[in-house]
Amino acid sequence: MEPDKKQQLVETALTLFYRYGVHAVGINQILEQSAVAKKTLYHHFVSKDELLLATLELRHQRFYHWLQQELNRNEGTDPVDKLFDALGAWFEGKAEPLGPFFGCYFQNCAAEYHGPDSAVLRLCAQHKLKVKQLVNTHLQSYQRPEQTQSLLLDGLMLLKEGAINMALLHTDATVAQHAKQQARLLLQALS
Amino acid sequence: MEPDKKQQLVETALTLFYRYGVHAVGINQILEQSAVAKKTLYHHFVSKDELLLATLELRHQRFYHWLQQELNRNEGTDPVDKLFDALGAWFEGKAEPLGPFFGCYFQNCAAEYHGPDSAVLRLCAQHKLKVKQLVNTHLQSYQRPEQTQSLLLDGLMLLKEGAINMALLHTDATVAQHAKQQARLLLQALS
DNA sequence: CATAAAGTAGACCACTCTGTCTACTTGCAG
DNA sequence: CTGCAAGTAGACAGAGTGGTCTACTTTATG
Repeated sequence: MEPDKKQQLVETALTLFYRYGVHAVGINQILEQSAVAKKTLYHHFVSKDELLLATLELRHQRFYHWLQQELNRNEGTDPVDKLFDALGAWFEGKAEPLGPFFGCYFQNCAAEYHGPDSAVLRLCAQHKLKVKQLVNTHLQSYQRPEQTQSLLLDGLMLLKEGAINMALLHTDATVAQHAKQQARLLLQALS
Repeated sequence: MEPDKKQQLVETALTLFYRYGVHAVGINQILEQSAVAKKTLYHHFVSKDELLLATLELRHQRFYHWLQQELNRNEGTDPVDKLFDALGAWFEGKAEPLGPFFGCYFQNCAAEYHGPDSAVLRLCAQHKLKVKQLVNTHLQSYQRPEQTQSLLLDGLMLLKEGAINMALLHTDATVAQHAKQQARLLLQALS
């Protein structure tokens, strides 16, 4: 049995979807680039939509573990610094497991599939929630009352989302530094 | 001469593109819904891409003037309040000239057309810049030193972008209130 | 050794896509 | 009245779409 044809399909699909958008990429293009037969694809996935869902899952794993690592490095340093420095590296394409930066894959997919009860949208929301929880655990070091921490967390998430989207639109990686500066101000207000 | 077939094309195209995404909507669908002949479309626009650019321009005008009005109302009140209350109304679909909320049209288009030198991306960046400048003029009332105001403006833009995207992903209009709260904290830190 | 699962290539289906083109109609301006 | 610009309907082209299917090969395992 060929090794993980399935995984390779998801891999190429993710790369192409992320770079060009989902509707802009055809099944045949994915098949060509992964050197996989059409029948094999439809053996593993019932439709293009399901393949899309698989790419979202893969991207979530990648992103989550990457961020986890970034936040776990340098025990001592401020988690806020680590968060926005990580984002900065991502914007510059220096976050290896994430590849070149084309905005948030989940936001991009949500832009194409924002129907009323879209499975895509649900997965995207789930991803954002899990990332939020991950960041939250790293804020414990601040030793703030729960309510304050929750307020801080909300602010960080807003700044993070804002930064990602501004980085894409203006192709400007320095917004991560600006966002960090804003986060510092927020910390100051909450101290 | 039929009245503004051209404008009607842009109108329907904007509605459909915004709701379903650009690649997901075909020329024929636009033609049907606007009751316009194909030849007429290609008389006014050389391609679907140019039609897309026209929709971006139209949306920019609409959005800019809507925000301008929102910020000019109630002379006395805090511009920050006005900004995020306006966003909240938009998220709830209560901003009439903008129609139902499906995220930021420019972000959505950027998600589909983020190629290296995309005209779409350029227009989107321009739009965001003009909106930023508009907000900036309304911050004069705070009477802060220039540098402080610039910092405040950056923060507001990040919060705004973040709020828009979170509102789409979580279909939750209350994020506007959360963003407003964060903006208040920012103001506090800068006072 | 046989069976079943997973793979191959690629023809094929019914559609849709953007864009072109012919042939004809309408309304205004010189 | 004429001529032109803008409009109509819709056939057509050529490529591409997602998805199904037949017929064959490989590979691991009971």
